[in-house]
Amino acid sequence: MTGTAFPPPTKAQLLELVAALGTAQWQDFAAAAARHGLTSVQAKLLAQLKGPVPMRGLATLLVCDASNVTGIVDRLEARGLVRREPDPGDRRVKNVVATDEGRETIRRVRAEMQATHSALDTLDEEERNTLYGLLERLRPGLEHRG
Amino acid sequence: MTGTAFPPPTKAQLLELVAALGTAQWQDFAAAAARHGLTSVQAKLLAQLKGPVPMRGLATLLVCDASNVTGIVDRLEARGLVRREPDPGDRRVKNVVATDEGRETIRRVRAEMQATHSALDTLDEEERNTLYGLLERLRPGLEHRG
DNA sequence: ATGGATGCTTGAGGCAATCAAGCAACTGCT
DNA sequence: AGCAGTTGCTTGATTGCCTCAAGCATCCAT
Repeated sequence: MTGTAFPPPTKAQLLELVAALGTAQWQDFAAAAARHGLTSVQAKLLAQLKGPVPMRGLATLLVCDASNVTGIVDRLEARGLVRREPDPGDRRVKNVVATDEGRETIRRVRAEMQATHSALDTLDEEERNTLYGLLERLRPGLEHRG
Repeated sequence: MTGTAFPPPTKAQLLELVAALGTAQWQDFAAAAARHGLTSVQAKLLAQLKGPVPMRGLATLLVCDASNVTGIVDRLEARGLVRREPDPGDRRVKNVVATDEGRETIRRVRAEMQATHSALDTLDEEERNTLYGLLERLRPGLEHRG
């Protein structure tokens, strides 16, 4: 019922489609971030801050060197979107937390991803559930790997 | 039958999942490219070269400034993966074509995206068809937008 | 043939990313 | 306690990416 059956797509075609949608969605995100004066990397870092996260944790989440995070957080902090707090349990650690303005900014960026939102709106409830289920199955293989 | 039905995922969750898989797949691609001494942007440009493409066309495909393409092609050309050819019909235009080595390199990069391949292998034929159909539906909304 | 587009490159400047090095602070061992 | 090794963060140097403004060559339309 979930509307396929026509051409049997090759694995290569599926891969290409996944790649195309991935970059399209990324560009939608980057454009929304840019409207708020953020680079896509800055926005992505901001998106990770549901609570306090140490610098090292951010480097792990963003899959990059810790020294890289220093600069990104520097620029976000200079704009008042983020704050560095000392960790009570370990004086080496600096925890990064989003300020109110930071939270509000990233909220807006997410809301303004119009292309992505309207694309998802073309699917009905059942289709979205199906898609979610399939993508859930793909996750463990793709996440944290070399 | 396509294995869902458990929790009704919110649209936000679906969006987050799409984003997570998109970046995971991108990092898989970047890692494979790095093993061949290419940056992800260089590999992405190389992946567009099924035939001769003018510099301007590459800028459009990569959604970036034309002056940016100059540098990327410079570096690829210095490695012999790409060649600039004069366009017979318009002397302003330079068409970029992949060399044999360039084609072979990008072929290998694609083949070495192990995480992505093995993730897709967890789906059976029918599930892949379903996924392909759903992603196909998402494409028009996401592709080339503001 | 002149004026306006179009295609590409150059130069300046900022962000992103990595590596090597360094300092501070924590941890474990004896 | 003390010392060694590890971990967390920053700095500096270098490279690539990216944009903008400017410039030159070529094409096209009048």
